[in-house]
This record gives sequence, structure tokens and C-alpha cells, in this order.
Amino acid sequence: MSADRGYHHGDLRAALIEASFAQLAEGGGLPRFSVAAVARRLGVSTAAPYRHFPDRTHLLGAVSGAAAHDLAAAIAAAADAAGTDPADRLAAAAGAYVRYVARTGAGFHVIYAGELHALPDETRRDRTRALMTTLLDLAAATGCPSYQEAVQLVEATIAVAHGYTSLYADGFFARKSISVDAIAARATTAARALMTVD
Amino acid sequence: MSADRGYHHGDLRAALIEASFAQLAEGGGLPRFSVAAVARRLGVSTAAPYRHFPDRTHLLGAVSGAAAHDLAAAIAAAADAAGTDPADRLAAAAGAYVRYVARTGAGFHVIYAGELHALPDETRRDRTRALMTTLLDLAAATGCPSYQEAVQLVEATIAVAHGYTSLYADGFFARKSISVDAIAARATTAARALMTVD
DNA sequence: GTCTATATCTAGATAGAC
DNA sequence: GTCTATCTAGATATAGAC
Repeated sequence: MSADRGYHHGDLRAALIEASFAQLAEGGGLPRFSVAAVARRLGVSTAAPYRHFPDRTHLLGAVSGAAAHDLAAAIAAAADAAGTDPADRLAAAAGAYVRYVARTGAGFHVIYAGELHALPDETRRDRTRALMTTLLDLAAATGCPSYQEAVQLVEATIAVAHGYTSLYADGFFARKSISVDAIAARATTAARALMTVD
Repeated sequence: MSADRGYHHGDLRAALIEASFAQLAEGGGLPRFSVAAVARRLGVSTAAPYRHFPDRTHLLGAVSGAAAHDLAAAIAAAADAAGTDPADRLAAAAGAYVRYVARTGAGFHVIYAGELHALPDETRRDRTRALMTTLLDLAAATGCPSYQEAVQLVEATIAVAHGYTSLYADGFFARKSISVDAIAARATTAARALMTVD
């Protein structure tokens, strides 16, 4: 990585996005996220990022879009690996979410962050919509009688996955030192239970 | 409240804790929590809080203890209001959690925050333990065959409640402007579903 | 395209006046 | 017990050198 002074990146823009994930994964969430810390992580000056992003929010927007894209792919892959039962496939999305966020730090609190709502970034909008579509398709396949119910099933699945993830990140399970895979398994089981009735 | 300069509080210590809840309720969570902002809210100098708490962490510890105490009471009340069915009683705890955190901003991410683990505050420890006992008793009453399973049922219930709450606070439901009570109802329904099998 | 240097802001925490 | 004033530290963002 050569964190020495004066190193020139080939593609600092891409490196900033990648380093932002690492920064988020270290905890503190959006409020603690700092452009300066990301720059330090790459060994460049704190001014360098502003050549590629006009401000902190635009960098976060790019991170949000990348996360939506990657998460949708991770969820689709997990669903396919889960087999053909629609309920198992949606439940697998919850597990995939836990693993993805534990690895990258970028969950729904980043992807759909309120402070990014006003951002005019079409790429990001498309990717967040595609992520939602991926989830809605999985929910619809379980036999939801209406679109409204599919939405609420997705929200419930997201809530349980995000809840486990959030508690894990906040150190709630820290004393017992439970592994990410164990938490992911519990989230999957809980999400599966949501579909046993209604 | 008389936010003018020079006002002397009768009990600034208690006022600081109460104002901290209001501060947390405005969003941003622990990372954004600032002693200076709490002082400003009460119209006192930024130095005043340090007469009552040695540092930011000790103030947060007091808030954590108060929240654990109040939340346990809110959960117990909601369980009693839910009737005699053990599953309904535990599910009601999830709804009570959503309403409590929407009102105060102090959920498990504050009560069990990792940065407070090292704090030697016996009052807080007693209250967080009592909160956990309240939840474990509700879970055990549903017929959990073992202590381990009661713990995991509590964790799942907490996860779903915290997930809804966290997404709500992060603005995930903001566009649809869903009310707190509606979110609480969904959390209750989802928690109830967790108990239909196993 | 990255650097150094800087202006402005906010926070945590302390010293000493009253 | 609270205030004013101050120190330190870290952040956002900009200006101008190379």
C-alpha cells in the first residue's frame, strides 16, 4: 500500500470508495465517518479527496450506490445458494445482509441514509431501486397476495437482519464473542419464522 | 425553562440527564452525542456539566442506567396490558421498545453501548441486568425448554424491535411518513411471528 | 492531481474568577 | 455551582504551489 508521503494513486476515486468501506467497517457509522480519516488511510493529503468529490456527501453517495449494487448481488447469490423454496430464499437474504454489513460496514443505514435523500445521483438511485426490487421479487415469490404485503414482508425481513447487525456492531454480543456466521444463522432462522404465518 | 444567561438550576444533574434524552431523540445516536450541545439546550455553559459528571462517558452511563430502568418499566406495563397469553406478552415488549426509543432516543445501542462496558457504575449494572431479567422472564413464560433458548428468543425479539426502530430513526420509512404506532404494531406482529414455531 | 498551508467550526476538558 | 476564557484536537473545505 505504500502509505508514505507523496505516493500517487492510479485511481484515487475508486480507492477512496474502497477505503470508505473499510472506514465504515471500523464502526461509528455515518456520524463518525470522516473524509480526513479516509484520506489518511490511503496515505494522501486531506485535500486530495476534494479533487474527486465536491464534498463529504457526494463521496458517501458513491459509497451508498456501490453498497446497494454489491449487496443486491450478495443477496441474489445467497438466494440461489439456498435452493428453490421461496421462503428459504428470502430468509437467506437476511443472512447475506448480516454477513455483508459485518464485512463492509455499509448497510441500510448507509444505503438509504436520510442525509443522502436530496443527492441528485442517478446511478445511486437506480442501484437502490434495484436492490429493493431484488428483495420484493423474493418476497412476492413466497406467495404474498398483494404488493403491499410483499413490501411489509421485505421490511420485516430487513428489520430483523438489520437489528441483529446493528446490535452486533454496537457490541451487544461482544461479551459472548459470537461469530458473524452464528449471527447470520440466527437472522436467517428468525427471518424464516416471519413467514410461517401470513 | 428560561434559557437566558446566568440562570441557576435547582438540580442540574437531573436536568442534564433529561436533556441528554432529548438530545439523543433528535438523532445521530451516540457518535453525535455531545456534552456541549446538552449544556446549550439547558442554557448553561459548556463547563457546567463537568461539575456533575467527570466526563462524557459518565454522563452517558447515567443516561444508560435511567433508560434501562424506564424501559424495563415500559415493557412490564405493556406486557401486563397485553393480557395473559405469554406469547402476546413478549410480543408486546417489542412494540413497547419501539415506542420508548422513538420517544427518548435511548435504545439498546445506548443502554448496552460498548464504550460503556468499562464504566464502574453499579447502579447502571443493576438496572441493565434487571432489564434483561424482565425480558428473560417473559421469554421463559412462553415455554422455552432451556435458558439458552430463552436467551436466543429474547435476542431475536430485541433484534426485530431494534431493527424497526433503527431503520425508522435513520429515515428509512421517512418518505411514506409512517407513524410510530404503526411501526410499533409491525414490530409486535413480527415478534409474535417469531414464536409460532420453536 | 496531489501537496502544503490555512480559515473556520465544533467538541472535550481544565483553570481560575465570582 | 456556575461562569468566562482557554488549550487541544479533529473535521470540512478552500487557495495556491508544484
